[in-house]
Amino acid sequence: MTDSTLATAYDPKQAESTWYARWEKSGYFEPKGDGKPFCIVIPPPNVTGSLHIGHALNHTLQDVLIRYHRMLGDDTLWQPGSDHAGIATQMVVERQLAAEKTSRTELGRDKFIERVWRWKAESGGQIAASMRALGESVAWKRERFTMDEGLSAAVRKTFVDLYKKGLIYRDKRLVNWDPKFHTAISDLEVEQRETKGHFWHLRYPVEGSSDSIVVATTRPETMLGDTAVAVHPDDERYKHLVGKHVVLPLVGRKIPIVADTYSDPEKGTGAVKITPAHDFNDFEVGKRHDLPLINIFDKNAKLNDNVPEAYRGLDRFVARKQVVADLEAAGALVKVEDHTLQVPYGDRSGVVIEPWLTDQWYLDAATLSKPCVEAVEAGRTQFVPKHWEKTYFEWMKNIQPWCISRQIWWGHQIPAWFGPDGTCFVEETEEQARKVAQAYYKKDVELTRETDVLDTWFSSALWPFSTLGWPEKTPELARYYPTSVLVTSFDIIFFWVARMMMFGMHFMGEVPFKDVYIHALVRDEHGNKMSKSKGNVVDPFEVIKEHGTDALRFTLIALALQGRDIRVSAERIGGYRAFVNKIWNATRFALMRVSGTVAPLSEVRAKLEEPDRWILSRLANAVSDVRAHLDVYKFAEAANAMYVFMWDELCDWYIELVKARLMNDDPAGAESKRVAEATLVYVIETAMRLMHPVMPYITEELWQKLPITRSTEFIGQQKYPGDELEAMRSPALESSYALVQSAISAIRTIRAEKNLGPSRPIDAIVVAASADDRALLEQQRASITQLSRLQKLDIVANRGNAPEQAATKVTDKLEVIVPMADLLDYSAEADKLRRQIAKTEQEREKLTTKLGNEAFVARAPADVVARERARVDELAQMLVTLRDGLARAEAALRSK
RNA sequence: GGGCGAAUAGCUCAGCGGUAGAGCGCCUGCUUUACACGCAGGAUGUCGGGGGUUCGAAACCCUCUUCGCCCA
Repeated sequence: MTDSTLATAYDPKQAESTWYARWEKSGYFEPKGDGKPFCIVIPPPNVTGSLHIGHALNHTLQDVLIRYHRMLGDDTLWQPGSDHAGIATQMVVERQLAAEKTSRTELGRDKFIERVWRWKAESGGQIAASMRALGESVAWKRERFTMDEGLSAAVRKTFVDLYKKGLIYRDKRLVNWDPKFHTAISDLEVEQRETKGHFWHLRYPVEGSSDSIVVATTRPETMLGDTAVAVHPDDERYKHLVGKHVVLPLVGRKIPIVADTYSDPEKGTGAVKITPAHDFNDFEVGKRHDLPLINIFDKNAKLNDNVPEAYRGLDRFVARKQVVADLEAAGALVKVEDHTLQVPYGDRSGVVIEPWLTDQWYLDAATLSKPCVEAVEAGRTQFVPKHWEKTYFEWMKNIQPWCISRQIWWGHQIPAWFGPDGTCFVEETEEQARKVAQAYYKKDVELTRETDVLDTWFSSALWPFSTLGWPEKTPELARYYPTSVLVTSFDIIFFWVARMMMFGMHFMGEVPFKDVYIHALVRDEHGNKMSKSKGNVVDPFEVIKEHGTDALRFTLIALALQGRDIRVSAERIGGYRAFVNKIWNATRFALMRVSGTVAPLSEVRAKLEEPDRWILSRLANAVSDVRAHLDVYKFAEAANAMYVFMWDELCDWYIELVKARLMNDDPAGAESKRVAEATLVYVIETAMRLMHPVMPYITEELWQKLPITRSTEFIGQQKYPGDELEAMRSPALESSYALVQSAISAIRTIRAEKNLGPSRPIDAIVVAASADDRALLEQQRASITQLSRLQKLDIVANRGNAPEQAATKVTDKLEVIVPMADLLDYSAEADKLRRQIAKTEQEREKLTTKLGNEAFVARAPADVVARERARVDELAQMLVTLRDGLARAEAALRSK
């Protein structure tokens, strides 16, 4: 069936609006069949967010793998979903409440949670819609959310289990307190920012003497909570003061001078004030010397009643100014130095984090991490690229207890109940807790549930098995766990990869994924991290609007080189959009030229002509390249192989080669035409399948238009091209084509250099010294004549009586002569030849020296030496030809 | 302070032991009836500096310089 109605340019909108809904409705994204299981769980995006270009990359990589494996015949499951993003979500809804002049506390916990669910229902669909726009073939019927009942049950079970094993415990320690959100956050959620500050030198008088000691601090307001001064035990300056006391200015408290190696004699004055309740290092010092902890802040980081009345209720930064002023007035401020320091900020709240003493729930990460280190060492999980395992080991081997409790409402409420005396009962249900409590107290008592919720990452860490139904022993769990590969970017190795490993190893006894593919971060064209504040964000959906989904996907894949950040610019995407259009037009050409039914390749196999066999050989090569690259996550290389095949080989050579056959209406050429049609359609059909994982829309659109018999409804259900092409490889034919191509290029170069327009009829003489080469060229006479647009072609052994007035081009194996009666500038011709002679001589010189080196001949592999020898001969032949040409040019010049 | 990575054409980057590559940009010429989102041709590189290993180094090793990023 002829379809010559295709537009001259590809319109992505049209294809994109049709196919996705049909794919999804057909259910082919869902896992099925008895193929090898291949499973990827999507890193659940944050439900408050929208997908940015980094997600687009991350998701496209996964979709390429999933579509590829589905077409290989694997039983693929790509598990979609999102996480509940405790703090971020609560923040969004609280902001809404504030706009309505109400608040979370006014609403109460239950009403508030209800409100969050309502918000989720309204806006949670945005991510799914974006994923559909990107063409992602996820198993929508299995979509999960970390707050779903099933996943919540998994959270409760893991929590109880870990608690009973002593791997989760309650502890009063310093935490990173976020004074804006009033919750603890984990180390990973704290961002250290380099900040210009000061070193304040404060003089503390030694009790009962005129002596004093000067301490240096970056946070003078915390002196109100000092409980010691520490000096290094070996520091001669202070040895006599150890064991004495100082009187804390402004407060009047008597505090000891202790010797502790934490104090660095080189830093500041060598004496350091110790505030155990407000600094992580000081806390440790305090433990060693049994110092009291004086908490001076409330949950807002305002000073509390443990400080002198004058400072109570002051914000920490106001207090700093006040304390410094008062110390100065009291003569206790010695000096102020400029100092650059690291200040901790909450990554979500953006406020300075305060180390604060609270009761929190901790996970014994050190114990859980051990088998995870071993699993990676044993290669049961492999990082790609491999070097990321260093980062993983670094983190896992120095892991700190993980603070898993959060003082917010949106999240999994910790399943712990307290009795009247504070005894804690951790059970999966209140009922069970009540039972246990009853047995403990021997009577009914009032239980109060822990109000804290769990860190969002706690539930995310269960994702690879909770989404498969755990703790139920589902068939899916048995079939797809461990998952095949996790695709993520390096910034999440600690947050997520490590934690999934810990829970996977602990609860499943096996790693959660066999491979971890770490991809690059997407940056802007100048290499800057994208951020809203910088205004350099590339919105994937703007790109899709302008260039289409396939252009965006292909760009991301083509740039996805292992181990490097990628820079995306509108220009670059535009370039690949041209490629998408090229594919469209190549197919458009085929559809315009083929008539009626097209024979399957198998029917014409015996009648294939050289160009047909050549493109099929190149196709076989492209297919095995793409597959080899995809198998080892070399996405950019796979994309490049597609690009080169489609553009440089299919469009630039093959289509040009068969044009004459396709347009020939002479009955004598009918068979040749039929074979060309069959080959062209076969190649395009195979190429569509080859490229479908990267560019799902255009390949589907075009595949549906091809004059073929379709055995499945969609291209994505077809088999990926593979071994069936191997038999079509023909290295001999490929190398003979290289010679043909070099002849054609040489003639085209002459055309271009001599300003002979592309359509002007010319003759050419091709001189080939080798009889074999001449035979090859003779065989491809039609191709050469056609692609160089020749009137007449002579293939000869030596230049003989070729016209003197001619433009020539000498290549490795050939001399190409285009007779030109009058147009030749002999002076320029001679210059050109001299330059080529010089270059050729230089190369020969280098090779002669190399071959003259006995060590080279003796030690280099024989084939390398043979190759170099052959090359020297070739160069010698070229020089003869070139010098001949030069002599003729010079003679012509003289005779003028 | 510890770790990881990068430096190759104007730009963005491949190549990672055997004659320096791609895309974009640039220059020249083309309404060659699939495509100007195109066709043909062309120019452009002491492969960051220095040392070493090797018959042979852009590639491997050492060192220096400069730039990123992560962790303290």
